[in-house]
Amino acid sequence: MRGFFFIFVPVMHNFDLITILGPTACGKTKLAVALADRIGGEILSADSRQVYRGMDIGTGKDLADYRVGDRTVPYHLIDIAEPGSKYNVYEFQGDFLKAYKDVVERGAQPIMCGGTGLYLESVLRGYRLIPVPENPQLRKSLEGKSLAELTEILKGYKTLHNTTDVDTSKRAIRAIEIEECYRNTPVEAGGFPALKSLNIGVDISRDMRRELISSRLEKRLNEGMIDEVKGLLDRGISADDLIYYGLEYKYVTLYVTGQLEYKYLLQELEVAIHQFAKRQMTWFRGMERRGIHIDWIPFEWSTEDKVDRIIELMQNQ
RNA sequence: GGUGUCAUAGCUCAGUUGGUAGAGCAAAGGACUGAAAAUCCUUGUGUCCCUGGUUCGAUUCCCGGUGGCACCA
Repeated sequence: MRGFFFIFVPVMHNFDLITILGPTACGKTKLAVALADRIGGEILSADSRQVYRGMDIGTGKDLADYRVGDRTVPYHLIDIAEPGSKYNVYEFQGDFLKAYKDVVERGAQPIMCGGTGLYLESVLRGYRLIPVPENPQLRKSLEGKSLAELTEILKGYKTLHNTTDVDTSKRAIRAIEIEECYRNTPVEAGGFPALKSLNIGVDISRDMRRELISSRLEKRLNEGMIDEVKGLLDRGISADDLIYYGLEYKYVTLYVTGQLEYKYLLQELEVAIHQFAKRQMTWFRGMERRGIHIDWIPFEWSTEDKVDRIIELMQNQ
């Protein structure tokens, strides 16, 4: 493997990171792998569902895609959590930084690739996420309070954008614990390094995106997605957890547990994935508004042309 | 062929005692800092099938067409 290093084209640039993003089914992974292969890179995945082991078909892991000839492009942050567990941005940021440092130490080019807007942005804008240990005193003072009361308390700390923070008392208490910790932690603490990143987006039209999503879904169903979900359920992962994971896992679980007829499975799941892709695009536009520059490359271009363009952009700045 | 019935948003349908219309879903836009493939917010969308008649005014009533469905032959 070492013998292949001489074929890498040295690209002089001053970016700490190359980021490849785009909505689901736009071919991010393929592009990232081709780029990594060309410039000696390693891939840092930013995908909130591919972190889970055993969730392969539904998350589109396609680990075979990391193969180029007889070489495998190294990838990180995939298969690092147990299915059923609750991986989150905080853990992601920590895991990302650790993997990032390793890649740099190895003298390779870090390439972040993924479609989870929150995770991408936590790196690109360096969210300040601090470790929050349990606060027994606070927990004691919140003991016995109703969910409504806890919700009111949390509202005193921040505006609530979603209801999942206060799904259960347990979650509400944890959220308050986190906010309380921020309040008592000096601003300087817990920073994330500012990384200069070249951000590449794959620009795919709505119609094309829909077409690819639909054909890919059919393929996944034929490739054993239903068995994958059955297997996860057999391993004791709760249906509720799988439903919370969304999309493929949600709808296939509903089908397998008899809550959804097969004829509606494809129909409803397809709609849900289209809606998800739309939400991803909303996030990316929001990122641009928040000051993150993205160079969009047409989906229609060949992978080689896309890689050429990225290298050109790397050298131009 | 006869009789009845239906025809309204991209889809499924509601409604207008005659004053040109809504709901759900879909779609589009947005929010998002510890489960984010989650969660939540906002917004439209129309020759009311086509002729003609009655009427100040018809998507609504009447005649006739066209198409779907049901029953009878």
